Amino acid sequence: MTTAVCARKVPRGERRRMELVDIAEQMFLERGFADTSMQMIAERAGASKETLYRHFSSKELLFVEIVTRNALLVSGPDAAVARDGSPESVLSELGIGVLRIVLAANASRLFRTVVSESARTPELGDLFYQRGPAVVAARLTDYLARAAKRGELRCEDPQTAARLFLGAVMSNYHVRRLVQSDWKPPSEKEVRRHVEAAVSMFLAQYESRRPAGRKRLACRRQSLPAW
Amino acid sequence: MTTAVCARKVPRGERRRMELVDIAEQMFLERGFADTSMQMIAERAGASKETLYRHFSSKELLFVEIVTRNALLVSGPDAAVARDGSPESVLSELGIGVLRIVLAANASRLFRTVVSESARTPELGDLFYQRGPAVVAARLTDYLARAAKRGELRCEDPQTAARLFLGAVMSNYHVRRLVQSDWKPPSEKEVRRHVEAAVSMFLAQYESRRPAGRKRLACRRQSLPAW
DNA sequence: TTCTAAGCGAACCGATGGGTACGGTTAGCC
DNA sequence: GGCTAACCGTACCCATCGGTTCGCTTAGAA
Repeated sequence: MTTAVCARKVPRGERRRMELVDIAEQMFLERGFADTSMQMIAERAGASKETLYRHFSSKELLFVEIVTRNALLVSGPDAAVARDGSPESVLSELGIGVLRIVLAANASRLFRTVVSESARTPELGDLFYQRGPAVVAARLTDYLARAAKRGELRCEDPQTAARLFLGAVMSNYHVRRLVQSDWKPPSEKEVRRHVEAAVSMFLAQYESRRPAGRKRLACRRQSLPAW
Repeated sequence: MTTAVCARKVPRGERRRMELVDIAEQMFLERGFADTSMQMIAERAGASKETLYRHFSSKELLFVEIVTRNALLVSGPDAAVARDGSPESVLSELGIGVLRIVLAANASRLFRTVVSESARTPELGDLFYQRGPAVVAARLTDYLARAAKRGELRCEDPQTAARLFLGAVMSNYHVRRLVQSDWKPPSEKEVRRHVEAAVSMFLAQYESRRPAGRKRLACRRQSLPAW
């Protein structure tokens, strides 16, 4: 079976460690940090607490490892930015990607748990922010600066612009997801509609209409029949 | 002393109860819910746990009372909206007010604590959202609708518009405050500058240029001379 | 002054959970 | 086959905490 194949390369200890961290991640995301005991993790993994403690010196360290591993998830949808396409396409693609993640059950659970624990463990919150949201903001800022240099946008302060856009995209969805655990997140359709509105507002301010006046028109026109 | 004066009207039990809830609030905001034990609250109040439990049937109920009392704080800065001034003045006043609260130490601590506990007590998060953020959003939505009716703004979907604006105003400040406990919040100057940028972006999209002006075109035109 | 509700302190209960210790068991390498 | 390190199960230690009980004291109204 696969175990045999894996065993070829990965030593026993390493393998067990990975299994454990997987199980722990699953449970932390499911039930939060405080409500998941080491005993429960060990049980579900078919392990003993001692094994758990041999691999992770404390519950906190275990959680830190999981956060580190997952924070990047938030910075996932940056393919659009990397491609350096037109502002409209880049922004809507990025916006939809970000919003999707913010609304995803797992991500919001992780975020909630990080918030809970960052009071007790400040480095944790910092780590999360630096590896997650900050990365997205930085990449968007870079893109906006490049687009401005190319003359596609007119913005003197790309950092502020990026913050405005990301804020508008997340709007109160983020908060609701965080606080109202039984809130029914918007449909994919609504998400697209919201992001479109955000993009439209952003471009109304920052797009340089120089290159060709019709660009806007096209964009507008296109959104019209859609809804 | 004041005690004598107070005693005149407020019966002993009621007085003690208020003292207790004040102390508890202070401690919950300082150290969070989980890290504050009933014993500690009683001690700092110079009370016994029994007295505490005579007034509040459980720790959770005590916290709920405190959240209820504080959530309205978030909806405080709506005087601007009530006055029905020009969009620009209303938006910037509201924006600054909201952002100030979001950045305030106490409010962000409360929010963090609510997030932590809302996993265990869903009604709590709901309560907070309904009495806090939702109120602000609703009031702004109403204002935008009125302004649109007056012809000052052109927006067909005031709810989305309100969300976009509030999101842009809070941007990532909210999240950072929540997660990076040692983050140094921006200066008053930066706050004003950010809100100004948000207002400008919002108006670029939603301000009605001229009565005759057709939708998008007019709006685009307007942003040109601005920068 | 007297009577009662409110309050105090301290001990107590039951449960939970992080972390450790130990004796027996398995996997994997030589 | 034999050796070692990782592993399992269980029991255990210790601390905390929510919540209760009880005997005694105090405040304040009649």
